[in-house]
Amino acid sequence: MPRVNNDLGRIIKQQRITIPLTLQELAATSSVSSSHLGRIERGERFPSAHILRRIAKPLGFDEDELFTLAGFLSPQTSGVAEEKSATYGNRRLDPYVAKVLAEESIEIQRAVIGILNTIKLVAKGMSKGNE
Amino acid sequence: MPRVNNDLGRIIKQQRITIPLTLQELAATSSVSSSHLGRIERGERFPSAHILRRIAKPLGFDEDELFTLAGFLSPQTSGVAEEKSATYGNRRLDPYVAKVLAEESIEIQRAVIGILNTIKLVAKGMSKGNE
DNA sequence: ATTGACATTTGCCATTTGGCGAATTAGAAT
DNA sequence: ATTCTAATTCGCCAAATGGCAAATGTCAAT
Repeated sequence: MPRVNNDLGRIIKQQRITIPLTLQELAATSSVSSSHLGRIERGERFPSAHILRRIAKPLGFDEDELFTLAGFLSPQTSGVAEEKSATYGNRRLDPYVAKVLAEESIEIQRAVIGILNTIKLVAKGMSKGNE
Repeated sequence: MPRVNNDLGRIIKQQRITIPLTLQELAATSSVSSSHLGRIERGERFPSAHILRRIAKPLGFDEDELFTLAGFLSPQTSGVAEEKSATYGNRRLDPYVAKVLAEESIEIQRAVIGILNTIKLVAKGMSKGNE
């Protein structure tokens, strides 16, 4: 049995105990077998993202909260869920561009992206030839 | 060869091509083997959270963004481009399209629209000649 | 102490993940 | 077409995941 330093398991168990729930009850509400849950709590198994997602709400965690605790998300990323209006990453999508594109079907929209990619590919080839 | 509906793989590949990167280059910067990355892209494997996390930044995704796309987080939890694009007129702007385009400068975005208009003009002329 | 009812842990196994190296395919440059 | 090179896919394998059922542990109430 991997003797790794196990924070996640202790946190999960702590939360389960304080609710309080038994492993079987948590298993019932989360659709994860109690044996697997037990092994996760004592650090013998590491939960996949699917499993984490299933047990988050029954334990009263926000999804991103558990993911952060599991080390899947870095702390700063989560808990924001705000502003987000038109910014993707740092850049913005020009409102006029958005409006015009939105009038096309999804297929056309995707095709446009395809064309853009092709152009960039060609451009790359040209710059490669220059070096 | 699971014939599952594979959005994630296509999105990842699309993003990789757009950057552009080869599988091997992405493998180098993400520390995930190229063969595994390839299988993920064509839906033969499903990436674990660890893998997803490793490839997020090299691909220019926010961590929670990729997790949401993978179905590990529900859309509302994270700050991803999701139906935040709402409706322009009656139609919607595909979130993925919006995201890709937003990574380009405003000039490029406008140029893309220009190309689209040109194509539509050409198409119109062709159909006119047929009638 | 013994029984009974639950809760937890363990043994075992099927399935999946992910890496390495070989084979195949795709692109360039003759 | 041919050859050379880089990129992708395939075959195989070790390790990990997660479920089921049996074993073990815990704790009341006899």
